[in-house]
Amino acid sequence: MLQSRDKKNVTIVDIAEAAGVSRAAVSLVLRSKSGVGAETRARVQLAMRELGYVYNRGAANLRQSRSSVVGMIINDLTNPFFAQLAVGIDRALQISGYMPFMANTGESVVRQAELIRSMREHGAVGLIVCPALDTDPEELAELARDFPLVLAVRRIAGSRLATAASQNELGAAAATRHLIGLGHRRIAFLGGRSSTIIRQERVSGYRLALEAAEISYDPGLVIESMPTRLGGVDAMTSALSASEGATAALCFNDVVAMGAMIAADRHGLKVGKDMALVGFDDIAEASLVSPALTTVAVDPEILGENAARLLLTQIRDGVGSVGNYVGDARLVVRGSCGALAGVGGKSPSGMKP
Amino acid sequence: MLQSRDKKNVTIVDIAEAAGVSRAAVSLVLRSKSGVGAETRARVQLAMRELGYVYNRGAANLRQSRSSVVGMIINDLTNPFFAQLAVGIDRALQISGYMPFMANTGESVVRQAELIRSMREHGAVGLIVCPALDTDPEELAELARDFPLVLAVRRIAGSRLATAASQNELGAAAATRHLIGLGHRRIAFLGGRSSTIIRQERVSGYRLALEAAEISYDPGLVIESMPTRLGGVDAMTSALSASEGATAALCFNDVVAMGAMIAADRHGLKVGKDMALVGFDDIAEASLVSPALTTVAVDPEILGENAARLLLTQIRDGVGSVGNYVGDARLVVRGSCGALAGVGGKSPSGMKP
DNA sequence: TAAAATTACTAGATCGGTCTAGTAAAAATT
DNA sequence: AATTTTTACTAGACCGATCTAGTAATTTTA
Repeated sequence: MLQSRDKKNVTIVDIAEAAGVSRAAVSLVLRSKSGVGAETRARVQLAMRELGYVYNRGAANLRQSRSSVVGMIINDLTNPFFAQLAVGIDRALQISGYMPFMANTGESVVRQAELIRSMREHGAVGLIVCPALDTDPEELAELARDFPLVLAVRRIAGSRLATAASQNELGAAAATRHLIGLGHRRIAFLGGRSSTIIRQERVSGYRLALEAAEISYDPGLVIESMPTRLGGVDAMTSALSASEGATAALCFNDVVAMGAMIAADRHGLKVGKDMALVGFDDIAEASLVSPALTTVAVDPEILGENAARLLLTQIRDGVGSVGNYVGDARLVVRGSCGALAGVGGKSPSGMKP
Repeated sequence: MLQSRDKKNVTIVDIAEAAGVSRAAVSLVLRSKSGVGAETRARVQLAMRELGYVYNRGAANLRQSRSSVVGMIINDLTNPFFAQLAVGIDRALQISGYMPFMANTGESVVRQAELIRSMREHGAVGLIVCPALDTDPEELAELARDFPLVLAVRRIAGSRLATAASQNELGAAAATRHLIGLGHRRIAFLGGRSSTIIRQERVSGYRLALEAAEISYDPGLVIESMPTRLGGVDAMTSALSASEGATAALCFNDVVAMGAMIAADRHGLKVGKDMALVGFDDIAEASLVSPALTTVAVDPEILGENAARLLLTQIRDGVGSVGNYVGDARLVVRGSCGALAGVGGKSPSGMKP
C-alpha cells in the first residue's frame, strides 16, 4: 500500500552542508526573508538546484501548525454542472492564495466520510462540500462546530451550516408557470431524491405554481430517481407507464432531463411536441441536445466563487460567522418546452457555445 | 493567506496524558498494532473521542518519509471526457489503497507547473498528468527521471514517458474511411492544436485513410483550434468560409464536434444532411445531441484504470519500468455522419444513457 | 573615538507523530 | 522451581522544517 522513497531525500541539511551555511540560513533563503547576504543566497539557491531539492511542506506545516490547503469534496464530477462548479471554486480559492485539493465521492456517503477525515488529517484548514445523497446532517453539523465548512448547491436539513445554493423554489415556480402558460395541466416533476432539501425546494416551487393556477397537486406525477442521466431514464419511463400520462415535465436537473429525453424518444414521443420538458442548471450541453433544452439557468462559476468567499470568511473570522449565499435562477426558454414549436422545436439562436 | 488554528491542537500527547499512558502506546492504538492490552486500548480510544483528536498525517509521513498520496493533474475538467477519465483514475487508485488528490489546470502550463511542484511538496509519491497544451516535454522528462509519473490521453514529444493513451491513428483512419465510404471526397479535419502529438496521430490516421482512397491530402482542410466547444465553433466557422467547402468533417474530439454543430447550425447547414460530422471520444452527451454524434469511442474508465496501473508499477518497482497502454478506439455510427439518413439522421437506438 | 544599531549568521528547541531499544511482570516451557 | 518466552508498556532519538535567542562583525550615530 505504501511506498518509501528508495534514496534518502535531499533536505535542508544537505543544502546547508553543500553551501557551507546553517539550516536556519537555508530556511531564510527558502522563504525569501531578509538576513542573508546576496552572495550566500545565491550559493544556497545553486545548491538547491544542483541537488534537486524539494521543499517538504509537511514538515513546515508541522512546525508552524498551519497550512494553505483547502479541500473540495464533490458528489459527482461526471455531472457537468458539478464539474463546472468545482472549476469555479478551484479558481476562486486559488486566487486567494490557497491550495485547493479536489476529490469525488460519487454519491457515496462512506467515501465522503473517508475523504473528510483524510482531508482534515492532511491539514486542510477548511472544506467545501457538495454533500452526497443521504449525508447525515448531524455529522456535518458536528464537524462544522469547530472547523470551517461550507456546503455548496445542496442544503442540509436542520442545521444552519454556511451554504451557497440557488433560488430553487423561485426557479422551479417560474419553470412551472411557463409550462402552465403553454396550456399544460398535467405536469410531472421528474427525478431527484425526495430526501434532499434541494429537491424539496424545487418541488415546493412547482407545487406553489400549480396551486396558484388552481391545478391540484398530484403526488402520482412526482417521481423520484437518482439525480443522474440514468435516473432520468427511469423517471420518465415510469411517468409514461402511469395511467394518466403527463403532457409536460419539470426535471430535477439537466442530466435528468437528458435521460428523460432518451426515455421519451424510446417511447416514440417527440420532446417539444408530444411532451414538453424543462430542466434545471443550464449546463453547456443543454443548448446542444435536440430539441435544445428549456431550463432554469444557474451560474456555477458565481456559485463557486461565493462558496469560496463564505469559506474564506470562516477561516479568517472563525466558524462563528456562518454566512449564506443564494444565487438566482432564471428561466431560459429553448425548444424542449414546445414554446418555439413554430420553428420545429429547434432554436439555433438559443444555443450558447 | 495562511491561517493558524486558534486553539492548540489536540495531539497524541494530550491523549496519552488523558489515558494515563505513554505517547508510544497511543501510537500503537492509532495504528491498531499489537502490544497494548484491551482495557488500555479502550481507554485510549475513549480519550481520543472525548478530546476530538484528529490524526496528523503530515507528522506521521514526516517520520516515516512515505505517504499514500498520489496526485492527478487534469487539463480540463469541464470536458466530460476528462471528467470521466478523472473519476476512473480516482477509483482505481483508491481501490489500491492510495489517496488521490485531483487538481485542474484549465490548460495553463503555469498552473500545471505550480501544481506539480505543490503536489511533490505535499509528499505525493506519484503523479498522473493529462498535460496542458504547450507543456514543455523536457520539463516532464526531467521530473520523471526520479519520480513516478504517468501521462494520460496526451502523449508528449520526444521522451518515452509512461503513457496511457488510445489508438488515435487507427480510430481516425476508421472514421475517415467511413466518411469516404459514404461518398465524401472533401473531408475536413477540425480542431485541436497541431503542436500536440494526439492531434498529429489523429491527423495522420485521417491522412492515411484519404491517401489509401487516392484522395489528395489538402492542408487547407485541416483547421487548428482550441480543443474545446468554442474552438469547435471557430474551426467550423473558418471551414465554412473557405473557398471550396468540405462536405464532411472529422473533429478532433466530441466537444469540438459539438461546437462545430453549433456553427453549422448558424450557417443554416443541417448536420447529417448538408454536412457529415464525426467526433472522437464518445462522451455521454454524444448520443444526445441532434443529430446524435457519430464518433470514435474511447473508454475513459479503462484508460483511467490503466494509467493508475502504470503508476502503481512505477511506485512499486521504481521509475525504470516505463510501461505503456494503448486502449482501442472503435467507430460508433449514429446520425451526424448521414449514414442513417433514411431515418432523418436521428438514431434512437444509438443512444446510450 | 566610543556607544548604539544594524546585518549576517547560528545553535538548539520545537511541531506531532513513529521507531528502536529497553524494562518489568506474567505466562509458558523445561 | 528455574529458565525462557511473551506481553504490556515506556524513554528518548528522529523525520525536516521553523523559530527564538543569541553572537560576532560591520555600520551608523553621538
